[in-house]
Amino acid sequence: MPDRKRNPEIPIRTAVANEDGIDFTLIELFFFAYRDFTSDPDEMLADYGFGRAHHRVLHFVNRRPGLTVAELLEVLKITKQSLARVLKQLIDTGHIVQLQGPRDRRQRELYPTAKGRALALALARPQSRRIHTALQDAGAGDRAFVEDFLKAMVNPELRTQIDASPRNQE
Amino acid sequence: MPDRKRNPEIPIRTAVANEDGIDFTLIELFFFAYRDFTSDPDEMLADYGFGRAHHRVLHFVNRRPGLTVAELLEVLKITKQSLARVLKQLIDTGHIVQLQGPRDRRQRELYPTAKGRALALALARPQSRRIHTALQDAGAGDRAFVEDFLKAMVNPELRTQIDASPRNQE
DNA sequence: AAAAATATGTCAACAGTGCTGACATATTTT
DNA sequence: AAAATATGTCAGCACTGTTGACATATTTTT
Repeated sequence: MPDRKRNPEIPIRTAVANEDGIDFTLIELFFFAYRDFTSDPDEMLADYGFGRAHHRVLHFVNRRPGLTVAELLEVLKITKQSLARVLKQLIDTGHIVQLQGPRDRRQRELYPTAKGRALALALARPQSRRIHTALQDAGAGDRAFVEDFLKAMVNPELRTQIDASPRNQE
Repeated sequence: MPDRKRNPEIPIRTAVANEDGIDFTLIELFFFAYRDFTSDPDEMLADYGFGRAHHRVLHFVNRRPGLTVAELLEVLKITKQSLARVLKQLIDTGHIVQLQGPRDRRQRELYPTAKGRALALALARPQSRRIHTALQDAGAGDRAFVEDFLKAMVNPELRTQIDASPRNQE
């Protein structure tokens, strides 16, 4: 065994590549892919003084108009204090409006305005284009498989939420 | 047209679903999938007082042992000031060691220690398991297509970097 | 009707990770 | 000898997440 007193830190010079059958290639690709996937809207958001968090809120309010604050927190898995900052900005800038819940007046239903809808579409456009191009560039295989794969990557208990969004069926 | 004086913010009540042929379903799934994909290591890292940034550094140092600080910055696309904080912690905790570059003594080659290798493997394990399970659960389609798709999602000019990592060929 | 629970909002402090700008040191290149 | 390069470091800032505490309005329970 190595002399830890003299060589407390022995450098490992071999690259990790398949130990224990771990798929480092896909792990790494997922990181690169997601980073570039978010880079397009990130740049656009900077012009508005918004960040990625604003994008997420805007996205889900457009996908599920009328969802309550509590529902939005549940989908995003963040705290209300985190949401408050970005939601306030989106309301102040006229991208989102709040309506008092019809049944329960404590609730605040969130809706996009025309401005908010337009921004959501503008942000999604380059992302959708990237996905579409990638599907074409990738070899044999179809969009349905990617959808199934990504859905299977999500924690089972959250897959119900996914189905709460309107389908993209054609 | 609406009276903007009285109704400055008209809520849109229809969900966005396919406007302009935008694939909101995959956009949304990519968000959920990546969030859950990173959640397993995130929890483990908390025990070490580390964050996601530490994971990335550890991953690439294990994938490309001996890479220099400049190369690491290039792969991660962050500034040296951002890297400095997390790299210092990984070195101080004995997960990574620096060796003076053999040709250029200004350079610092980064290597994982046995401890660093072990942690990298431990962090990758649940991620790889999730990918593997998802591939099985997803319908007809194979791993190669997912790899091709993810690679095609990455900015073209960065695909060279990807090939710098050892392949996962079996 | 009063009490408890719920939905939301807000204030304050803090952590992690990114940024820019400025400057220092060692080493290599010109 | 001078300039360029690789790395390190200090300081301050932004964004987005956290916890804890407390306030208000409304609904539900007792």
